[in-house]
Amino acid sequence: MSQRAELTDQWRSLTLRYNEIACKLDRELDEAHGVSMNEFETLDRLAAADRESLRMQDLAAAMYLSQSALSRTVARLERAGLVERALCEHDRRGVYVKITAAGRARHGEAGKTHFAILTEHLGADD
Amino acid sequence: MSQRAELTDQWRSLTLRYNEIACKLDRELDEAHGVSMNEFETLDRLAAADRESLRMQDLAAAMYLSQSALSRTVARLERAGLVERALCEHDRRGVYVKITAAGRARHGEAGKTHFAILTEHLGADD
DNA sequence: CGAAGTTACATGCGCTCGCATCTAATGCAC
DNA sequence: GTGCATTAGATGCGAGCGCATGTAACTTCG
Repeated sequence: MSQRAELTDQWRSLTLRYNEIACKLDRELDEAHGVSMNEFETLDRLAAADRESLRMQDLAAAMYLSQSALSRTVARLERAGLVERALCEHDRRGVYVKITAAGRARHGEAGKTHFAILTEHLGADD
Repeated sequence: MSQRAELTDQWRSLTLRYNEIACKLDRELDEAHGVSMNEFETLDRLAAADRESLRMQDLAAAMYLSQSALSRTVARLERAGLVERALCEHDRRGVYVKITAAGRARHGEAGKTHFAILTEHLGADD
């Protein structure tokens, strides 16, 4: 098989693999817990950071999400009462994002679904 | 490391990897050749199938793209003169999609960019 | 044949995304 | 201090996506 056909196969395989998992995560997290995949990922990072209250930009950089998309994701989470924004004292342009009790609870529940899907799809191979 | 943290790492790594390549493909294919990643992928499959003229549904199934998204992708390609739709004789609900000469030319050019990006990102590892 | 169900594709709708831009706060030069 | 460049985040905009639905062509069953 040519070098080129091999690369194309590799890429299509990666695409299929990613999309299958991402699509399932997005659908099931939303159906069962009312959060999108990106929203869950945001909660997940906030829950892990806990008291080190993250800045918007730290979240965006870690998540391969554009700054504007993250801004809106946080806005949705805030509207749902799952996170809070707080002004940064030192630099009043900055915004700290903090997970709420409700957010932690939701994250805990959704985390089970998340883990189950990853186990199912990443367990055997790779 | 816990089973769970390991899976999460694996998933984030897969996500990052996919997004980096997909984003670069999308951007560079558009900038240099005026086609999106999905449009190129469609052309690529049509060019390979050549005279076996594919049905919409065959394309959609192979590409992990919803039926509606594919319908619009083909519509854009048709508007750009890169593919043609033809009614299927046996089943007049069906639509055959065929690449045009212009489409083949565009595919050839864009294919170089595509191959270069895949080589760069999938060459060493994996 | 004719009505009801199914299938293939198109399309209205609402959503999220990235890009470009806006606003406000900060930093830096002089 | 005053002015200009930079930075953090919000937001208007246009684009593509998936879901639900619409339309037209088949199919099945009486």
